[in-house]
Amino acid sequence: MSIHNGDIAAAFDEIADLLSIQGANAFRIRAYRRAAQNIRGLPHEIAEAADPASYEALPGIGADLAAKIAELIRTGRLAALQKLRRQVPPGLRDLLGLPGLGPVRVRALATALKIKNPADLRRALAAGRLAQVRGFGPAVRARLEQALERAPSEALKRMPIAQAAEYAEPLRRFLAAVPGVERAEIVGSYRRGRDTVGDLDVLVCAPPTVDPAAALRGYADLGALNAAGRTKASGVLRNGLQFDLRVVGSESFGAALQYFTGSKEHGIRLRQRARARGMKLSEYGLFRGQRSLAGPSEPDVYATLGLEWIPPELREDRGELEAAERHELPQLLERADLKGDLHVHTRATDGHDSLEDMVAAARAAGLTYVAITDHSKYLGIVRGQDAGRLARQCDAIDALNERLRGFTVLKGAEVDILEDGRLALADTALAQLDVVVIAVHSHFDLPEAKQTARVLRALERPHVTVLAHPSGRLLGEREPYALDFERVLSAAHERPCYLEVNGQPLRLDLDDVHVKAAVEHGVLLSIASDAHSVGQFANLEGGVRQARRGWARKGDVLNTRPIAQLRKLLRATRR
DNA sequence: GCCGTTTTCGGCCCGACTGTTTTCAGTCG
Repeated sequence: MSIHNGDIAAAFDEIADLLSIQGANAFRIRAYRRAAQNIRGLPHEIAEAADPASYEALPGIGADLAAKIAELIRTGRLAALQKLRRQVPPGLRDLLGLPGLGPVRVRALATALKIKNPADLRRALAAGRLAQVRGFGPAVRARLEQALERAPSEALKRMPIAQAAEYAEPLRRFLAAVPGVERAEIVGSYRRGRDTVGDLDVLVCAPPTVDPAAALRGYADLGALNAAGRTKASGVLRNGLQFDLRVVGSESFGAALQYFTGSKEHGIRLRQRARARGMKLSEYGLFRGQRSLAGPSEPDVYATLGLEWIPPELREDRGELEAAERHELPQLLERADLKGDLHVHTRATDGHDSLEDMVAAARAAGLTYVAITDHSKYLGIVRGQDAGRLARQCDAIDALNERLRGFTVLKGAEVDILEDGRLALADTALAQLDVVVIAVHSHFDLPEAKQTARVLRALERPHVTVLAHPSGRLLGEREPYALDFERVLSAAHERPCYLEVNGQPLRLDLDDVHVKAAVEHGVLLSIASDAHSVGQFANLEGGVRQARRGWARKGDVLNTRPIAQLRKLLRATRR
């Protein structure tokens, strides 16, 4: 079994949790957490590095953690972690996630009442035994009772960003329209363009005479307003989405925008930087002593710290501060850069709209070409096309192209990768196409070696141009299948072929980390809507956001090329 | 446990709120 970055990060996170329950030095714990976070964001697999000595060059990894990484990769286990697991009952870690329970209170429960897991806690609460423990007043007990009643999965569930947007934008508009409010922005992971959001962070700019939180009571979609001061409130929308509201004056708006956009790690790095320069950064501004150096404008906050303004999508502490310091931030891809879309369905298979309507919608979306990629015939795919129907669709496309001016329809298919790595359509059928998108739609649970061999074998086929939704994940529904992405990336680079960033709200696949890996390997990306109806070209925006989070520039993306250049790049994949 | 525009030792981000307290620890974002 090979060790992935996620495994290493998970091990370090677990060590951090267990150490915190033991009451270890807080900075030591933080070192483990930072290391885990950094490792998760790496665009390459640590285990693939030739030389274990290189681990120490990674940010936040010193001699000790480098040795632990080496041990984990070599043996698949970590003695230090196993020792901790023997010392700390496993259920205690589950308690850490409950509201109001940090390491100190968890430790108090374990020592005072011998509580070892959530079930113990539930019994102790019911028996009224918690009241005798210091730090567990009536309010804390009530919150715990509530939390234990709720299904834990529900409380932790994150919402896909496209879905969150349907609630975020009306909320933002409502607040922006409150008399006296100067600006309202959705910040947090939403502004950073993460694939999912846990809650909405809303920042409002208003003078002290205005009380936006009070105005929120009149918001139709409000479920409940909890803590509601003038400058800080939190609540929940009717659909269950949590939100936090902060209100600041215009003198602080830029600093607050920075602060509440996060990420946490990015913010910490920024405040460290301020401190090292004798300044102090908070949501109220950047100060030297009492003197304010920056505050109203977010770019000024960065500039005063010697940094270029960093686009929110990059603010994950994955090297953006260093790049900003050297003026080497990438010029990120923008939606307007996209000239076409290479993954689109019609009602010939599982789409809702006709070829003509999809083409018209693509034009309306500002594109100049589109590839029609209906499904190949295969088990489980409704009305998939065989070679005969595909040939007739190609004729229809030829005829349509005759009538079109300034727009090109490319002939394509989304072809299933069978369990053994063969494709669901014969090479002869694929030879007539401009774009061959291949994808896994079945047998998601193969072991990693088999799944990887399957995809690699499919990539060997002569007419393949794009590997679609390479991880197969569906947010909140299906985990990525086990795949050695590093090897797929190398194969794609060598072949060459292109990797898709699927913009469907539940896919967003590749994810940000894999996009960055592809960019660094020089593998071009295809930002695709995977539209199944005329409205779904809007998915392209999600794909662009995801690609930006992976540091993609215009030049890193296949479908920013004008049609003539695109055709050249497509031909380069043929064998 | 990491790391150096103050440092190879001694620091390590910031502020608010909550609840439980008699002045603040713990949690949260």
